[in-house]
Amino acid sequence: MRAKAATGNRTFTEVARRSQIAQCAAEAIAELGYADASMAEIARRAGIAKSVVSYHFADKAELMREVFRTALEVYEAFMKPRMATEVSASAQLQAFLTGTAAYAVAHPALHTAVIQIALNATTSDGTPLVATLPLRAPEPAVEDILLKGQQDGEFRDFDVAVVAGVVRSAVTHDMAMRQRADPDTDLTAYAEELVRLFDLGIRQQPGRKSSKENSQP
Amino acid sequence: MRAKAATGNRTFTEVARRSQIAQCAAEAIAELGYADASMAEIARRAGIAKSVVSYHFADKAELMREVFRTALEVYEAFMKPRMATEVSASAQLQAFLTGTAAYAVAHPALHTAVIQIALNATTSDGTPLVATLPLRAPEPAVEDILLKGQQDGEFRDFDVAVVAGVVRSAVTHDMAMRQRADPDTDLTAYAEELVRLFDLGIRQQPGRKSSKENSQP
Amino acid sequence: MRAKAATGNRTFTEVARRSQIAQCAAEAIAELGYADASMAEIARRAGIAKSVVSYHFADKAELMREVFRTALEVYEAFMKPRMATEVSASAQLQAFLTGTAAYAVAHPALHTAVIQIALNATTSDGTPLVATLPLRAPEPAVEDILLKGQQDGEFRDFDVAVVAGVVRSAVTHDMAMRQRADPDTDLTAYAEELVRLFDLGIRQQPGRKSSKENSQP
Amino acid sequence: MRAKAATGNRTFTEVARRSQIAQCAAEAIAELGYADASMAEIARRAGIAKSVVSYHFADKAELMREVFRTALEVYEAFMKPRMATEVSASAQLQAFLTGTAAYAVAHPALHTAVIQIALNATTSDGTPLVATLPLRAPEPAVEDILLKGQQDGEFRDFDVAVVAGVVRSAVTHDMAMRQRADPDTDLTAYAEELVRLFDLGIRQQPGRKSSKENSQP
DNA sequence: AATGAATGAGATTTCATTCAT
DNA sequence: AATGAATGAAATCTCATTCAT
Repeated sequence: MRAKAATGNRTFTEVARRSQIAQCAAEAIAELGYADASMAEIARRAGIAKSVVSYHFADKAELMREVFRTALEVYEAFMKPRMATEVSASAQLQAFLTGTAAYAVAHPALHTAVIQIALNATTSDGTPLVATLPLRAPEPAVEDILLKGQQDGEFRDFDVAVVAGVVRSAVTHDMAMRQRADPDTDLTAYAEELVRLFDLGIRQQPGRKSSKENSQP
Repeated sequence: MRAKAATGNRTFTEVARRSQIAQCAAEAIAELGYADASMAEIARRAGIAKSVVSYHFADKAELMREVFRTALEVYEAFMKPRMATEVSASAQLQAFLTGTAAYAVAHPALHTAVIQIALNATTSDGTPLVATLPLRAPEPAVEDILLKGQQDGEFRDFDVAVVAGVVRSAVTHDMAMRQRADPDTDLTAYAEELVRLFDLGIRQQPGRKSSKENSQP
Repeated sequence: MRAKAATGNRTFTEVARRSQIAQCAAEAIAELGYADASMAEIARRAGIAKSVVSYHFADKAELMREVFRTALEVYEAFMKPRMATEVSASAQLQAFLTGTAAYAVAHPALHTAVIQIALNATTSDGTPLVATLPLRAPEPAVEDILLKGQQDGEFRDFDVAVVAGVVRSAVTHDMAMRQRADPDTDLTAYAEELVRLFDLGIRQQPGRKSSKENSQP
Repeated sequence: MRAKAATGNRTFTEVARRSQIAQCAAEAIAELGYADASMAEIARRAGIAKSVVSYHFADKAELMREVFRTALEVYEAFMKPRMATEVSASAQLQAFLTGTAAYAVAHPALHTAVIQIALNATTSDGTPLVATLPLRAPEPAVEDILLKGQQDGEFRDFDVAVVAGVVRSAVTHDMAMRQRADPDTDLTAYAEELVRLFDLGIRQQPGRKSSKENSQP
C-alpha cells in the first residue's frame, strides 16, 4: 500500500516535480527558442540537477510530450467555462477568439512553447514528435464551430478546413510572434479586431441562403 | 587575412558557392527542421566539406541570414510582375494571396525555411537572429495595400497592423504547415478561399463610408 | 550506524534478500554481459528498488563478491557428493569434468556470471575485483587431483599448473561460450569427449615410470 | 583527384590515426578491462581529444570492430610463415600452439583485448558485437588441422568441434589469464606442455586405425 | 578555393550512490 | 527493512569552428 495515488500511479511529489519541470521547459522554450532550450538550461531554471530531469522523464521527447499535454489541459480548462454559455456559432467563434487571446495573456509560455514544439521537436529516430502524440484536437474545435454555423444558416458556404486553418494560425502563430516582439501588446483589442474580420468574412449575407441550408429543408 | 567586405568584391565562384550552400541549407531546414539542419548535413547535401561552408560564411548565423536574404530576393522577383499590373487595392490583395501561394508551390524549401529560421535561429550570444537582420518588409508590403484600400474607400475601417498580421500568418504559417502535412495540397484553391474570406472581411460595405474617407473630402 | 559485521549477525530476511539479489545479479550478467548488468537492471529483476540493493551491499564490488561466493558454495555443494565416491585420480578427474558440466547445465547463470566477473569487475579504485577476494581455489582443486595422479603413478610427468589451467579453461570459458552460442548444446557428450582427451593426454604410458614415482621408492 | 589512397578511400593520416587509436583501445581494454576502457581513457592514452576518436570512428562499436579486425590481421600475418613450412597435421598443431603463444608474447594487448571484446562488447541496441562482425574464423583454423589429421590417419577419432574448442580456449582464455596474473610467465614452456598434452590426447595409437581412415582406402 | 583533421564546448543519458522518511 | 527522490560524475556522441596545407 505505497503512498501512491494522484495521476495513475504517481506520487504527489512526482506529479509536482513533473509539472514544475514541464513549466520550466515551456518558459525556456518560449524565451530561448526550441533549439536553445537544453535539458541543462531547463534544470537550471528549475533549480535542480540535470539528472533529476532524466529521473522524471525517460528522455527529452517525453518531457516535450508532457509540456504539450499540460498546455492542452490548461487551455481546455481555461476555455470550457467561456464556451459553455454560448449558443450561436458566431457567439462561439467570438468566445473562441477572445478566450484564446486571454489564454495567451495568462499563459504566454505555454502558448508559445506548444507552437515551437510542434514545429521542431523530433523523437530520437528523427520523426516529428507530433506524429507520436495521441493528438485529439483541443476543445473547442474551430471546425465544429464553423460547421455548426453553416448548418444553422449563420455562416455562408466556404471550405471549413481552410478557414479553420486561418483562424487557428491567427491565434497561434501571429499572436505568439506579436507577443514575442512586444510582450505588452494589447491582445484584447487584437482579438476584437479578429472577431470583426472573421464575422464579416464568413457571415451569411442577408437575403442569401447557404447551399447547405437549402439542401436540408 | 582576406578582407572580405560585406558584399561588393566577391568573385563569380564565390557568389555561386554561397548561393548553392544557401539553397541546400533551405532544403535541409525545410525537410529536417531547424534543429536537425546542422552544418555537416548542409555540407553533405552540397557535396562539399564542412569547412567549405565555414570558409564562405563567417558563422552559422551569417549563413542563415543569407538564406533569409535569398528567399526575400526570390520572393520579390517572383511577385513583382504579378503585382505590377494591378491597380485597385482589392486586386492587389488578391494578387498577393494567389501570388504567394504560387511562390510556396514553386519554392517550398525557401518558403518553409524562412519561417523556421525566424522562429529558431539565434546568434552565438543568444539574441534572436531576426533582431540582427536589417529587415525591411518584403515587397509588396501587406500594410501598404491595406492602407491604400482604406484611403481609396475600397476597404472599411480596421486596424491595419492586425489584419496585415492575420493575412501574413495565413500565407506563411498555415500554408507551410499544410504543405508539410500534405505536400500535394491544392494551394490554388486554398488561395481562392482566402481571397473571398478577406475580401468579405475588409471590403467597405455599400452605403457606408469609412471614417478615413469621410475625414478627407 | 548499524554495525553489520562481515557475516554473523544477519537476520533471516537479510540473508534471504542478499541471496535473492545475488541470484538476480548472476542472471543479469549472464544474459546481458557484465557491462550492461547495472544495479538498476538487477533491482528491476528482483522487483525491488535500486536503493534496496545498496542497502544490502555496501557497493557494487561487494555484490559481485557475494555472487562469487554464492557460486562457489553452490558449486562445491554440487560437486562434493560426486567426488566423494571416487578414489583413483583418473576417476576423480572424470567426476570433475562430468560434474562441472552437469553444474553448468543446472546453474548456467552462476557458471557464466563468475567468468564475466573475474574478467571485468573492478573495485572503485580500479583494481581487479579478483585481487580483493580471499580466494581459495574451489574444491575439488584440479591441481590436487593431478598431483595425486602423478604420485600414484597413474599420470605421467607434466607441469601440473599448466594442465590444470587447460582443464579449467575448458570447463569454464569454452563451455560457457558454447552454452551462450547454443543453449541446448549437449554438455554431457561434450564432457565425455573431454574425459577421453585428457585421459589420453596425461595417463602414464604402460611400461614407463614417471620420474616422481621412481624417486620415491 | 583527392590525396586518398591507402586502404579503400582513406588518407594516409587517417589510416595511421585509426590504427593508433585501435592500438590504444586494445591496451586500455587489456589493462583496465572492457568496462573501464572508456572513449575518454582511450583518447587520453592516444594523447588526443575525445572528439578525435569520434571523428575517426562513427561510434564505439565501430572502434571495437576495428580492434578486432586489426588483431585478426596481425595474428594471421604472424602465423602465416610459421604454418607455411609444416606438412603433417601434428606439426601444424604444434606450430599453431607455439606460434599463438609467441603471438601472445609479441602482442599481449591485442591478444587479451579480443577476448574481452568478444565477451562484452554490444552494439547500441544491445546485440553482442560479435554477431555484427563479418567473422570468418582466423587462419589457421584449428578445425581444419584436426580434420586433416584424422583423414591422414595421424589423429584418432574424436569430435573435432569439441577438441578444437578446448585447444582454442587454452591458447586464448587460459593463456590470457595467466599473462594477466603474471606478465612474465614463460609462455614458451607453457606452449611446449600444451603440445605434449594434445599430441598424446589425440594421436592415433599404434596398431589402431581410425574409422575415417578405414572407410577411405 | 578547398579540404581533411582536429578540437573544445556542450548535449543527452546512464550510473552507482546517498539520504530523509 | 524498504523506498522514492535526488545527485554528481562520467559516458557517448554531436556540433560549429579553426587551421595547416
